[in-house]
Amino acid sequence: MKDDEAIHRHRSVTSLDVARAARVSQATVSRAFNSPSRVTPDKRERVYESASELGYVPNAIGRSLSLQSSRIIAVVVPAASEYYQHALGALARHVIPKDYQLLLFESFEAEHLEVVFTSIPRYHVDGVIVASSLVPVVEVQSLVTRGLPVLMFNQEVDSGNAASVSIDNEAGMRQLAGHLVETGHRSVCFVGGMRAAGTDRARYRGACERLAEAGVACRYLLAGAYTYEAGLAAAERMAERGEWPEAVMAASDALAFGVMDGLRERGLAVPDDISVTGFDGLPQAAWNSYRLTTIEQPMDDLARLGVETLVDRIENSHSTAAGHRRLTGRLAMRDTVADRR
Amino acid sequence: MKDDEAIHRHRSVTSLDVARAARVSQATVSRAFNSPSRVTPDKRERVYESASELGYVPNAIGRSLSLQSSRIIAVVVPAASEYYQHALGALARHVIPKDYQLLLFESFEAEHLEVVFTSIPRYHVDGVIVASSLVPVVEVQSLVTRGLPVLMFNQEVDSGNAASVSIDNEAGMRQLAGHLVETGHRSVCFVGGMRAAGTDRARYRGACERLAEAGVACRYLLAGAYTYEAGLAAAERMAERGEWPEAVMAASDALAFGVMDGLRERGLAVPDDISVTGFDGLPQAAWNSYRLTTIEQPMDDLARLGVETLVDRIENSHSTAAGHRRLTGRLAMRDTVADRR
DNA sequence: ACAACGGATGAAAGCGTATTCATACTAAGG
DNA sequence: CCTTAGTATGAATACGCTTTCATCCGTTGT
Repeated sequence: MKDDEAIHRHRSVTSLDVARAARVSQATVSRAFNSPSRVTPDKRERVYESASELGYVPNAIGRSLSLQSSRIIAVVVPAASEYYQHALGALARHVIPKDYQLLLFESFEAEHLEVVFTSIPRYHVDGVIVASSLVPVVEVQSLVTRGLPVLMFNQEVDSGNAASVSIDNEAGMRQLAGHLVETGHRSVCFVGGMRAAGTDRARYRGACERLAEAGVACRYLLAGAYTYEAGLAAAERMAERGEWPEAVMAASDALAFGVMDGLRERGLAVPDDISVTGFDGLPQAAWNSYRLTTIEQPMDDLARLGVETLVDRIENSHSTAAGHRRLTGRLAMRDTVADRR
Repeated sequence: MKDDEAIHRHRSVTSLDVARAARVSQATVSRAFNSPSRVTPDKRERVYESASELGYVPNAIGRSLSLQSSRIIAVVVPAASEYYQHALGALARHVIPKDYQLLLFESFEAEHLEVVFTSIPRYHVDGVIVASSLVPVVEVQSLVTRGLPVLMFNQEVDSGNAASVSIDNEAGMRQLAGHLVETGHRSVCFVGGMRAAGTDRARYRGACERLAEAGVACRYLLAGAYTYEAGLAAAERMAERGEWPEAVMAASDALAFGVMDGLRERGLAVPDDISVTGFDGLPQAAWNSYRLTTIEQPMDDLARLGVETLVDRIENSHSTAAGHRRLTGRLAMRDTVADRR
């Protein structure tokens, strides 16, 4: 029992305490902080002084209840995915200047998803960012009908009223395929992650179309996940089959790393024996051990645009603007595609 | 204007609406959800029915205000760091069964940190997890004196009243150093990330001590960050100097990857010419291109223990239990240390 | 000099929930 | 049959904040 500065879990300092200390009304304290111009300088000063003496910080919960808005955005993300971890980081940074906070919802286990989506509305968040490729549209729809602004990150589905932001997956893959065609590749194996993912389909389509234009064969090999291990397994599957394509187009960088290492493990050289391409532009793609030719997602721009779009929807509720915004990825030509002409 | 199911931003369904529909009082609705046994079955049923008809979900904000507790935990994390991204994912998973949510606070820019720490108390979170190596103790202290349960993740500082969870960094490095000694290495270069980080010092100390015991020289090279690029640069610095140690001990896996690639870039073979060790056990350490010998952090156990400790502090406010909890890392011997005997 | 106006301020209402308190009622015990 | 204990319930209150409303000033314009 030393002094009053001791730990005091309950009963924190409220605006009323400040009001009493500054000999003004509680309303004035509120005004002093939210619209200082509406309070005479002397009282304002008194309020600030008392506030800092007492260590007052406005209670966001009370504020939210009163304002009917929490300045919190829920973000649904599979925390185990490399790509989405980067996305989350970028979103977190871009949300700061807009003065929102992110409330995290892990989305890895599919059967847990329903719980997640029913608990989001509880928090009366101002908006929701769904950054996850395996979220069923119907769940999202339930939020939209509740009147919640929703942003789909990295998904092209233009389900009902949700805004969405992604790069043009089809065009990206097309570009990559074009590069392969131009460098003289005559057979390609596309390694997909999950058939259900919208991005997977779009990317495969892009590859197929461009390849078909050039009369190049393209078969689809399902890896089952967007992971290094799945890529490794895919390479193994190709080995079992015994016939190697001239190029492997992986649906994501993570897969591509696995494929590359699987190939090398079997004595195949990349790109001399087999070319490999990725998709996403993870930091590791630039590492010396891979130097992966891939499509780089402009993560920062994507996050900025996403946050802007969502915040716009939140703050101007009539703004139906811009259902789907699409950025274009950048073809990063590195060292995993050989010139076979 | 189709029907009433249209989007209705404001004025969501409240317990009072349910009460009216079920012809009971608001108090009864609250009781029906929070202590069902205190409500007769027939009314309870009526309440549930009306609730699901109206699509009622309890408002967590109102609840928090009333309960003086939000079931939200703030987590301060540098979203750009690979290691902390994994930590975040693990924490997110372990917080679910305890029925808490994570409110994210990005901590990358140092001068932004003060804003972060003053805004945390606003949200009246029930606890705070600081997962970041460069957070000044004084900031944390301000939370602790406010009576907020704080958990330091991956930091050994036992500042005042904050609980903390980490692996035994010193012992880990010691083990790694021992392995190097046993395999006959006679000179070592320790590549550190940031001098200010507590983990850096502990790891360096562990290496030094064990190496000194065996009479092996150990010099410290500062990379400046815990990143691949910094590791690459460190290798460059070693090249400029022109004399190569028999082994490089990097303070983190990320650094080690950079060092390895930097070495290879210069025609040096790992481990034949130079051995390399890491620390943390990132997924990439197991990738074929690196197969890095490192200390694996039991991330899952760490997160579980951390969450348990914090939740215990939250729910039994008297529980002064367990200032600092330490787990031991596992030495993962892979292929980056040669036997030089 | 007086009406009209505008700015500063306090009182009070409301946001959605949990909970205390008082009340009506049921069941049990004598 | 009356008392007592116990239970189900509604009314009312508190949580901390913002904002409207009403009041009281001092100013300006005529």
